[in-house]
Amino acid sequence: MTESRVTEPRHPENTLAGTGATEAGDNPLLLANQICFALYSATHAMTKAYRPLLDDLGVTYPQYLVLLLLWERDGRSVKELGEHLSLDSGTLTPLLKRLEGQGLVSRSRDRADERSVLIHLTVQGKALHDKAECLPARITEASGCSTADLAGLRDQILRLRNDLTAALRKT
Amino acid sequence: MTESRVTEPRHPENTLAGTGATEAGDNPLLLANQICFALYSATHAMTKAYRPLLDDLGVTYPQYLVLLLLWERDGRSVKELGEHLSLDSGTLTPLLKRLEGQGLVSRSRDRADERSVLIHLTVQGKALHDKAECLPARITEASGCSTADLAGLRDQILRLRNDLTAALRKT
DNA sequence: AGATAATTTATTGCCTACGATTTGATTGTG
DNA sequence: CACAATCAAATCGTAGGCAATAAATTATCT
Repeated sequence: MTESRVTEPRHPENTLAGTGATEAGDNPLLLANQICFALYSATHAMTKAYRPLLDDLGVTYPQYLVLLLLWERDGRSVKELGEHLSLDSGTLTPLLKRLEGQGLVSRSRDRADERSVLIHLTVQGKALHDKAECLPARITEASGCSTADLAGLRDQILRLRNDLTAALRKT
Repeated sequence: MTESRVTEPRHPENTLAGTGATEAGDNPLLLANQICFALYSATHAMTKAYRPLLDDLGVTYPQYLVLLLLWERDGRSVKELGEHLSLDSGTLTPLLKRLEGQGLVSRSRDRADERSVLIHLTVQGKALHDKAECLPARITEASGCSTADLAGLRDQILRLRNDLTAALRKT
């Protein structure tokens, strides 16, 4: 690597710097101007930040989200997990089977309603809770933001999500 | 639908309402408290909002992002597209082949550097730009927010992404 | 009660996403 | 010139994600 300095930015920053508010700042079709892309790429960055931490736990990011719910309250149905995560059974069923294969959860029919499948943490699944406790702090640290700032941003993002979901329901 | 009223909330809102700032508001492992989940679910809601609009164009969401980049500047390499979208060739190659199969782009080796594959819009690919022009406005409308609010939120999210990416680079 | 309609649940098939490896082209060095 | 190192795409295996479909339960009607 002799002169890889001025070649090209490794990762185009998509900041609004440059151009001094020419036409570019107004063009709604510009990738950098779209909030959908901001969410899309921030989610990817977040997933990447979590990956090495989750590798230690031996689970993927969506699997971690399921475990978070079960640590809050055990013995939920597939349906209920799907409502909280906005995922349907087509996504959850294979995911839960993998968690079952790792010995972290058990899947069993609800005897009161044979249509439902109930998910319970195993002893190992419960034990993983302790190892996961530090993750949010690690991510907050990596973000370089205060917890208050992150909480504010989180609430704005959730509000946007709720508005979008509500608008979709009306359609 | 006789008495399906008080059964259960259709979509748990993950707002911070309830509990009146008991222990729950502080527990960093609570799903609702995690900004990663806010991003994750907002991205999904956004994708869902775009889907019917993109169905009219006949493309998926990531395909749309690629087209946005090409509409800004045509004839980019796979590598360059991947840098902007944080995607590698393993994702882009099949995606671009599908776009090629739909007659929206062409793929050809760069004659100056045969390692690179250049992606060019076809006539139809360029024509699609006009039909896509209205999409961002439709989404803004659905979000119920002002463009200024959305721009502010977008910049905060991009800042978070940049901080996370920078932190990852150091590791 | 028995038959049919409506709702809900879980499973299939296709696309996106990523890590790891492979192949071919280019650049750097002795 | 030859060799090694580097780089870009493509390929393969695994996993997440969603639309459409199939299976099962519940509700309704005669």
